[in-house]
Amino acid sequence: MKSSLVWFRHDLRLDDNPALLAAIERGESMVPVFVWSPEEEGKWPPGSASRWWLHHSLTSLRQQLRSLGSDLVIRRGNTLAELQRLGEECRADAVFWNRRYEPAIVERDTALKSALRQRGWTVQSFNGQLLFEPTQLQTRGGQPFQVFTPFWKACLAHSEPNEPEPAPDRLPAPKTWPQSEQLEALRLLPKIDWASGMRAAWQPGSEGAVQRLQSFLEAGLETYPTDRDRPDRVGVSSISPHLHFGEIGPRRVWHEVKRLAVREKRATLDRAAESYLRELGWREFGHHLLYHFPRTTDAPLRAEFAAFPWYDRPNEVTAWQRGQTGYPLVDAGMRQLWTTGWMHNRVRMVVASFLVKDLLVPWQTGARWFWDTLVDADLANNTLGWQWSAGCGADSAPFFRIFNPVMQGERFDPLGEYVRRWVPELSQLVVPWLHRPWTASPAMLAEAGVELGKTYPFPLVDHAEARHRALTAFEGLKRT
DNA sequence: TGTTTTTTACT
DNA sequence: GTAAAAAAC
Repeated sequence: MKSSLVWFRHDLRLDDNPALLAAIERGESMVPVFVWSPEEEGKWPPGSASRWWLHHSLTSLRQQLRSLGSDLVIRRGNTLAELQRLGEECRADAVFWNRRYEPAIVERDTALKSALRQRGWTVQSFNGQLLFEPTQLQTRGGQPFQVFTPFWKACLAHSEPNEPEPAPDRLPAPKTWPQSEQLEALRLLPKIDWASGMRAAWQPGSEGAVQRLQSFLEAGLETYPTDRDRPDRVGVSSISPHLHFGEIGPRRVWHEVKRLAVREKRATLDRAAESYLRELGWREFGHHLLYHFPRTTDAPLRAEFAAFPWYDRPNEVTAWQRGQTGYPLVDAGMRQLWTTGWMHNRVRMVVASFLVKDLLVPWQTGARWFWDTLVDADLANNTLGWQWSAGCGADSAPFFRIFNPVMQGERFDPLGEYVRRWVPELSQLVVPWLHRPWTASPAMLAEAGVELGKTYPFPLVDHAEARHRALTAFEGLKRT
């Protein structure tokens, strides 16, 4: 009896999984496999936080497969070689997978597909990660969209993505299982245990994903349009890492949100659903852009920015990474990132603006740090976000749009609860001085136990001066 | 999903 | 003199 392989990648779930269903429908035994091959991911192999997540997500997937009478075979090394070897070992001549859209992965998968087909394999890939394929949507001129609003209108005008298929209730296992690596042998977990904050914050795996979405739909969706900007509240769904690893698919999110809105028939909920799905649209936009403009992971989409006078400022970058810039909201965000592997999106925009515009550090430096530290590090979203912040990407914030970290703190963390949580050395200060401690009187600082330059740094730069410096640099770019 | 400065409207 | 709106960056 011939067997089929299901090659799991960024689709670590059993529901809404077209590759898995295709393998089952082939009517023969099926072998689920995961291949650890970071060297095939070009300049962007998974970072430290992603590896931590992946370890636990694979544990969860393996457990779910076992509960349905199957298992997960883990291999490492060259993917083509491993799949072929596995094919010989379990007499498989077919492999199914769900597509990824990162440049190095597309290139690898394309080569792999033709190599296996040449050897007589049945090879088929599916869309499990997006609402629409990047080739499905284009402007009237036949070009990829580069502006979000018309892109999203085109998505909404398109026929809806299919309802997701439920997970199968049993999986046809092979008579004998091929050899598998121990998950521990992949060494995805950190050598020194820095992950306690992550364990406390997350439950990797599709069960955690579904729980997060359910509790958001029950308790958070209605207030999403305003609370999504409040890092001091639980105003967002926090499903980004689950979406990245495909523990839940965007089609399921889309349909569950719509179903709830239709069932409840309330205008506020309709608006909230629209607002939330729009963010799913940004994720979609990022993936489509990366597919069409693969070099943007490292180079600005707008070519004139190649001449921008960035500076590498190692000491200032280190201060930024450690949450020691002297701007409380920036530092709170960077410490939340370091501790939990995640940062609220409003704060991501603020810290990115600070690095790129106040410090004039190249956006790629920030993108690298996020790549290593975020549990939701996603090449498409990370690239879009950093190019947006730097003003050099598609539909970007204009370069002169510079966030004022104090004002952002006062507006979006009005009571200072977010800053107090992540920058405890300032916790005795009251707003508005909490957001700008250098303007507090010596008596007030002493009262709060704050000694600037000792217990908390002076501002790394003066924001007003830094803003002018950035605008001047941008003027120079416009003239050339 | 920006901030700052200038202009305008109104008291 | 103040605040809202508009313009500029």
